[in-house]
Amino acid sequence: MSPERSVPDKPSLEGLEARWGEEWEREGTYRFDRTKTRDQIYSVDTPPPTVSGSLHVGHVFSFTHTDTIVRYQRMRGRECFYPMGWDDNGVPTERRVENFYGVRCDPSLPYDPDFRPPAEPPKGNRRDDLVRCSRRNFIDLCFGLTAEDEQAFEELWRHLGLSVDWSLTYTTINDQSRRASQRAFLHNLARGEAYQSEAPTLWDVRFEMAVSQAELEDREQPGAYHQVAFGRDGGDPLVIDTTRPELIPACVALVAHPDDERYQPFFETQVRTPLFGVPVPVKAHRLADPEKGTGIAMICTFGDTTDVTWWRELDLPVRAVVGRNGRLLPDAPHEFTDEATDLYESELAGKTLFSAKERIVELLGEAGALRGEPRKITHPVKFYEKGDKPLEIVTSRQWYIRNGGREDDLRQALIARGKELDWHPGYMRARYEDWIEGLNGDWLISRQRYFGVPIPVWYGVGPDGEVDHDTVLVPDEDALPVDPTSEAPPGFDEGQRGQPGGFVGEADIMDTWATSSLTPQIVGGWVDDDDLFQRVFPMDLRPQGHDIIRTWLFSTVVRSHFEHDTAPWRHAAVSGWILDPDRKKMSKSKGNVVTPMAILDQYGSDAVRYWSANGRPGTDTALDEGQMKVGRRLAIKVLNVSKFVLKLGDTPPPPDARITHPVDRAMIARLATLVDQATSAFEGYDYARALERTESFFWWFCDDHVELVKGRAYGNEDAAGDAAGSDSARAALEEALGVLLRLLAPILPYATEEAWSWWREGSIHRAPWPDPTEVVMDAGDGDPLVTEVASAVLSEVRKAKTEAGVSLRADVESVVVRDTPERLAALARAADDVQDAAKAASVSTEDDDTFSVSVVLAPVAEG
RNA sequence: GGGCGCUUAGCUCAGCUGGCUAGAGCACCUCCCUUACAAGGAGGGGGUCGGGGGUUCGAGUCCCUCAGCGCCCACCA
Repeated sequence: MSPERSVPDKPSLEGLEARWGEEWEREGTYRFDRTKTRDQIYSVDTPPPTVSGSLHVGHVFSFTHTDTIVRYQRMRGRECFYPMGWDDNGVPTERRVENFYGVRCDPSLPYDPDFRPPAEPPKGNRRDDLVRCSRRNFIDLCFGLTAEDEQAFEELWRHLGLSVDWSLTYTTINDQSRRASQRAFLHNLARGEAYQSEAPTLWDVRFEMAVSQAELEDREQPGAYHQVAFGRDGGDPLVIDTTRPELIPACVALVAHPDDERYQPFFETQVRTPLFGVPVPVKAHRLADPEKGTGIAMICTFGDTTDVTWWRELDLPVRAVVGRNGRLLPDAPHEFTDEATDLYESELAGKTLFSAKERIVELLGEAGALRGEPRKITHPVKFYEKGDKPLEIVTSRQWYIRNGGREDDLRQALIARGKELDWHPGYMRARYEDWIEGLNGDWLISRQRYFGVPIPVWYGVGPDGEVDHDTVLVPDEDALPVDPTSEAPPGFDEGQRGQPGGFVGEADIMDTWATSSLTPQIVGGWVDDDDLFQRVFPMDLRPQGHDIIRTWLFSTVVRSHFEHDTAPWRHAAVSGWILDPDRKKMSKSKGNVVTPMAILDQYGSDAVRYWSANGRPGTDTALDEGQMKVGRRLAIKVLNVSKFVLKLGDTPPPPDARITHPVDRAMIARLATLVDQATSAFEGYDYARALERTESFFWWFCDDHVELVKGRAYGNEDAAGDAAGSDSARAALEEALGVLLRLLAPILPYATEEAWSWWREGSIHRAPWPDPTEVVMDAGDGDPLVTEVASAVLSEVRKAKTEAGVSLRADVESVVVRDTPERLAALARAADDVQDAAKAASVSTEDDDTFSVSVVLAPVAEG
């Protein structure tokens, strides 16, 4: 303890963020000490926010939760490995660059060292208006823009007071990430966990790329049922119901349920598709629902995932008409007659699916194949979560990583990994298990995009000049990261690219989750710093939102299971969402997004953190500026009560001052209980409960305890204010203040650090967390009943004064307390303090079963 | 259709393993410039703890059931 005290006359929250932010940086308060051993370290697999715009209040909310946990662990003496990452890799960045600069990547263009994006992005959102540039130019723009964004993000996080070690920052596109990502992929490939396959896949026609199951979302879309007749030689037509008449040229069969008596006579007979006259069989399959539409459906290649199942299980041919750009293919399927081909190519080829549908409905009408009017409906349609056009299904060669979607053994093993984690809150594990149970395929990781980690393989080119995808060429691990589109594989040179007997590079990049599923490895030094990796992995904590359990959390477990045969962390803390005050999910399109810097400036970081920490783990929470006001009031109170306690008397209480007075000892006993509760709450990752307990004690401490002992602490003559009584009061106040500041430090890092700095050496954030046994040793045998009854009496006196409309300072002639003998005995031990705090001339007691207090105010002196 | 969560004061929410007249903050009303704090402080009104049933000496708290809300997943001809 420093004898020097500098307590300001008028404490203020203004400017604390800037001042302490600089001080913490200068002192390296949050710098990770890598000489510590694994058991001394607490490591965090921080979620890297997507750098494609701005952080929102939801980020502030959840990152604050993690920060409170980390700060607690640090005060418990753990060395915290708390890095920050930026997820700049992937589609969101590409789309932001396209919009920001008005450019798009055209991989066929050569690199132009003098390329400049247009001064003004083109108006509107037509992709054809975007200026085309080479892949390398495009990637340069991605790097440039993300670097700017990342700087702004860091400023916000520093202002919020995240206790991150900023020297540990990574990005998901940097060399370290690309090396880790490619290395892990190569290991997966070598062990047979990664494989390529040519198959129908979900396809986004806007981005022209494949997407995985984890990236899907349903959106309600308008549509219409059309009843369409399929002609039958020598009989009545069969009528199907479809929402996608534009796929009739892709029809390969009709299907009904095997038990459906209406259609049983037609199974394995042929019908003809309307307009095109292609003969297709009628099939039976259990997935056909007799209740839907007319009970018989057309199977197209491919309208939806059920089509894919039918196509596979019924062994049907492919008759594709949808191109990768979302337009109908220029050429009609081979099986079409000349007449059908003419019709297709003159009326439909090249049309978007939307206009093809309009035209084909007209044609069906003219041909008399349409029964009745289309019936409008709205129905859920699958979208890529970041896309704006419905997904189509096209056949393509893609890379996959096994994830249990096809193998029960692996599925069970991954569920078991989930059970190794402590989930906060516990019920979040169900979402993880549900997701795994519902997987219907392996993880599709290849993306036909540019700004991401390349899939690090090449393929051999045969003597005939044909690419042989079965001949997979891989790089040496120490050559990573590689770009197969600009570097040659081992044993080849660039001149052999695309040549017979040479090679071609894989042009696809990996799904962004294929890289971010390796964040523990990336930041932990897996590729080039094994010493660090051994100290931090498996990590202690993965904090994240519940919306990405199926993506980020799950994929990280998959990679760690394969690579390290372990769960990647011990704890998973799952945060809720921020809702706007109407309890709608916040979103930019609704215009209800509040910018974080504005509220941090308005209320102060501690206040916003207070609001965040009030959100229970995993619970969706409404944005509530009222709570920020409360937080601000709490932070100001922390400063004021600290000032009061530290400025009592001209000199600090003597170091050997004993806490002797029953009121002080009672307070300390309650404090010990509080420390116990706050500690076990934090141990259970329940920062909100820790805060609630501490806050509640804190206000009682300020409102009741301080008022009770104030007179004695001042050394007032009429308050039995001998030196020992005063020393006891002041020593207890200082002890409690020191404990309370530390209990609040994880939530309110600025106000507590400020107050701590007035009388203590070093940062509060490196000070030891209060130890309940230590507090008990000081005065833990105090009787809480003493202060409980005293508080109750004081409260009654205040009530009497308030109701009489007089000042709380007003003199009281007499106070009569009626209560049980036990409670009156406790009160007697606090009599001097109660009398002084009440400004009462006398306090007397009477035995009674129920507690009551009579207050007689002194006559008000005139003047 | 399956899973999970929620339903406590006008609003936002605490009430952990069942235990004294159900709490906090905001909002509302009243009073008080008191030497820590007026961008304060002290008090007050306001709740059949979603409905019903059960276990128990005792249920907001445990069990069953119904209803509503939300999220996740499946289906989506």
